[in-house]
Amino acid sequence: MPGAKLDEIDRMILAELQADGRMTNVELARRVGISAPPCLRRVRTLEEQGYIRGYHADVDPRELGFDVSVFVMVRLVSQSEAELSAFEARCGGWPLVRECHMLNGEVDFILKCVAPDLRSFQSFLTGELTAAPNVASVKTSLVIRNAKAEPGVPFDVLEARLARKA
Amino acid sequence: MPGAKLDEIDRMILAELQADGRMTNVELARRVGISAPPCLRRVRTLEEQGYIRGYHADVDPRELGFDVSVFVMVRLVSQSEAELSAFEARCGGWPLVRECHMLNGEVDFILKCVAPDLRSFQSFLTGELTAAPNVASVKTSLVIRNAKAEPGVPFDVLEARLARKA
DNA sequence: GCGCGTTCGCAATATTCTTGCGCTTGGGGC
DNA sequence: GCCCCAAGCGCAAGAATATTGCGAACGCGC
Repeated sequence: MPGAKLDEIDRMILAELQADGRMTNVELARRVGISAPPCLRRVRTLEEQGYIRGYHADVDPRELGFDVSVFVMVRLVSQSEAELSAFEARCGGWPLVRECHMLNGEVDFILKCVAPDLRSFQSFLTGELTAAPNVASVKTSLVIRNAKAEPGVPFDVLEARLARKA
Repeated sequence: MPGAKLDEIDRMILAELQADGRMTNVELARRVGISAPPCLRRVRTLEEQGYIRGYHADVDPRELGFDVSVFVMVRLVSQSEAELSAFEARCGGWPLVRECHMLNGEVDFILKCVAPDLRSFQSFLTGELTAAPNVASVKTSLVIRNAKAEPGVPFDVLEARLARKA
């Protein structure tokens, strides 16, 4: 199913909606060079086929008082599937954990966390994360600044043709 | 300016728009319990004041043929501001690099990358990244799977009151 | 050469967005 | 305690947008 067939217009639509997810359909149609109705139909199709997973407002964590971002490298004691899932589930319940990726190599998980300040992060760290069962070791790195953030710099859909599909 | 005053309704708006950025204003107003016009005015204010940085379609990289995600830890030779900026600028020019965060500690940068397959990632790695000036060492970790992704699991705006502001 | 399916654009209707306006509510100052 | 002011709400109307149905053009295979 994935990577069926996207023409140039579909790719432009994805790029535009990635840059501005609230763009009006009329404006979108104008930019990709077709009229509104077929444009809307294409968008619906892209949504149904899973190319577009959803739309989200990009809320600034700092404005809400989340001033620190931290990457956390976690090693577990056991890497059995049950334990891996258990850890993921635990992450799902921690509001400070915004992303949770399972990795290969020596580190089992990398987490991206946010917190109002260092103190509350450290309290989370010692009170929750390192205290959780099966956690062997934890290494943290404060984010000083970020040059490229996810939503602001959408990955280049127009280059996606380079990614050949079966 | 940050963290001025958000009431309960503002927080609900942020939470709803984070979950579904294309929600109609009428629907949004219904959910937060006010009528459409004041709801739209609140949204506009939140945008102007920077609480909402933008809206973005969440495009599935896999559907587009980007099957591998990789975290890359980068150390530089020199950490002078000029060199740091130069590296950030270089990252900005690499389409495979979707995020670039400067860290404290031994590692200078962590990058989140996507690629169509391992081969093209490794070609990027050896041909571009490690070949770039001032790059001392590079360590990569493949993402096996992710339990919590950024847009799917918005951080909990309703808990944001815990983040006290000046 | 001729259907056949796909996708387009046009037109019409339904829904939403957007602005102006009057009203209620809550909080000082006197 | 009373008045006044500011902030925020809802209502209503006009403008813009979304959405559906339909006929026409294009490309493809037979």
